[in-house]
Amino acid sequence: MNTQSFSIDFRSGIPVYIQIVEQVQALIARGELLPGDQLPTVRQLASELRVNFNTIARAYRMLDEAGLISTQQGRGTYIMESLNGERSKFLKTRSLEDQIVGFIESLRQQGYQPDEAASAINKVIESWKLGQVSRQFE
Amino acid sequence: MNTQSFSIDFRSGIPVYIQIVEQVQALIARGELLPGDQLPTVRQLASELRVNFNTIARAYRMLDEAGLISTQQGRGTYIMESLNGERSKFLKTRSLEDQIVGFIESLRQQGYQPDEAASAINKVIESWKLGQVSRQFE
Amino acid sequence: MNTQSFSIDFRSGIPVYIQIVEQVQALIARGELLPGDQLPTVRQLASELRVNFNTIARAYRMLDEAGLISTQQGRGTYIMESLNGERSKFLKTRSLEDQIVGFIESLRQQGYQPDEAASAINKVIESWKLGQVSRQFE
Amino acid sequence: MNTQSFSIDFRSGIPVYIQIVEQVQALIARGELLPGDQLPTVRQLASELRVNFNTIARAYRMLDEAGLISTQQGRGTYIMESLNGERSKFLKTRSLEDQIVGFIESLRQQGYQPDEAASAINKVIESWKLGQVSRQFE
DNA sequence: GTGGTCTAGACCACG
DNA sequence: GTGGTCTAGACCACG
Repeated sequence: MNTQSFSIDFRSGIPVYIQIVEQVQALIARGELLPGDQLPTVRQLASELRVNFNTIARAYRMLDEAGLISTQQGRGTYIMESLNGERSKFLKTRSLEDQIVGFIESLRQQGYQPDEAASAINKVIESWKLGQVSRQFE
Repeated sequence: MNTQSFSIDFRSGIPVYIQIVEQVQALIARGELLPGDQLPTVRQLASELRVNFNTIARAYRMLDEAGLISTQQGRGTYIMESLNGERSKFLKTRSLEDQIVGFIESLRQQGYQPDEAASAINKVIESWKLGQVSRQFE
Repeated sequence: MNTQSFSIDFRSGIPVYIQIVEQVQALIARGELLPGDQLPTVRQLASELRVNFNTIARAYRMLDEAGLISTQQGRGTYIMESLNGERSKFLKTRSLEDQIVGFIESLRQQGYQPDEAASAINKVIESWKLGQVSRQFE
Repeated sequence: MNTQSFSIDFRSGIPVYIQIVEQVQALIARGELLPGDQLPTVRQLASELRVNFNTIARAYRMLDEAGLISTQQGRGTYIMESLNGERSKFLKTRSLEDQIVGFIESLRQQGYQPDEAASAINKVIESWKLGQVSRQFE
């Protein structure tokens, strides 16, 4: 994998470790990181991004806890082998549900009503199916 | 206006002042706060919500800077009389649709498929209609 | 809560942050920490235990992610209010299942057979029901 | 002995050398390795398991120090002829029962109830019998 | 006042 | 060589 795939925006206000987590997720989602691939070592990526190694370690730990990568003390860090397997399906579904509950809860908090939310969400998902959500961002 | 219209979730991770800003926006958007209506005073709302005085002050300052409310030294705080053009643009910036597009985009980025997302979201919205999303958190 | 409730064994080889996580869990399980109770602040506990504040922060973050405590930026850290509610039941069940899958997997790894494991486990659970597991440790 | 008797889980978080020590112990305990049997050489096992040479050497050293195996310079490594008294005590130290008592105690400490634990454990053991625990991880 | 992020660097465990 | 833990301390966000 090309280390150039990572880029940190130090002015964004988004914590560096979150930016790294999200970029690894995106690389996996887009198939640029495949099961079994080794990630750059904590210290190597830290030095390339001009960031402290603890910051990278924290990002890798989060990805490990999320079941996306496998950290092997003394050997390195690898993309999970079985990202198609039962277990990873389970983890992905769990994570999806957690995110949705959090998001819906925040809409409820802001005073939106279930029906207006539902219809707005369905519209956006329709665009997604047609490939139009991504277009805005790529 | 009824102070009961506000509810703070201290566990959500969303800063309290942001929650207040968003709720005022939502109340205005839904016509529950009308131009000329007076908001509760900073101290009154702080004590009702059991929140630090500075937190409410910060929320009101943001709403004032955004032109949604008008703070009149010694008289109180009122919803702006003219909520067209500029202001409504701002209101829409943090609108329901924007939040949904951002959320869906992040699901897409993580590699979820429209159909699994849609069905999981619909399940959560069903619970919401039945009053169960909130129950989990209260 | 009494800060004396915590004690760290620096020679045990068990990471300090894990020791703290486990002690908070135990205090909650034994009812010495009740929903709504405030934990000592990160810096306060750090200075009492002669430990770096980052170490405490890491322990608290883990407890927060596990849904046992609620960290409120700028306000402090509290035992979750609704440790009887739906959500916490859900979290506890999830955590139980995760721990069991991990433990059973390790038995399988070591070459034990399902039946010998099952019968040995059932024996220990019987003692537990009779209050005898705890006796060894208290 | 068949080298296939060993299987390493690099994702388990359990150090590889501990996994090997435990598997040799289990094989002896179950009579699949008998006194006098020769173990694979360090280099042979290392290459089969795709593990660092030093890792196997460390595991064998621990087993040797525990008196379970006998390393004979230039001749190979053999299961100890006399596995009574002292040695079997060691074997039992990390025995099935000990691990189970430790695990159940930790569940009790966390406040789980015997019945919920028992039923969750039985579910997982059922999957194990059907070969599904392992599947999730392979 | 309280928690969060990040750094620079020491020392350790595992391979 | 590779990751983990911990420290001491700077600076920031929120209340």
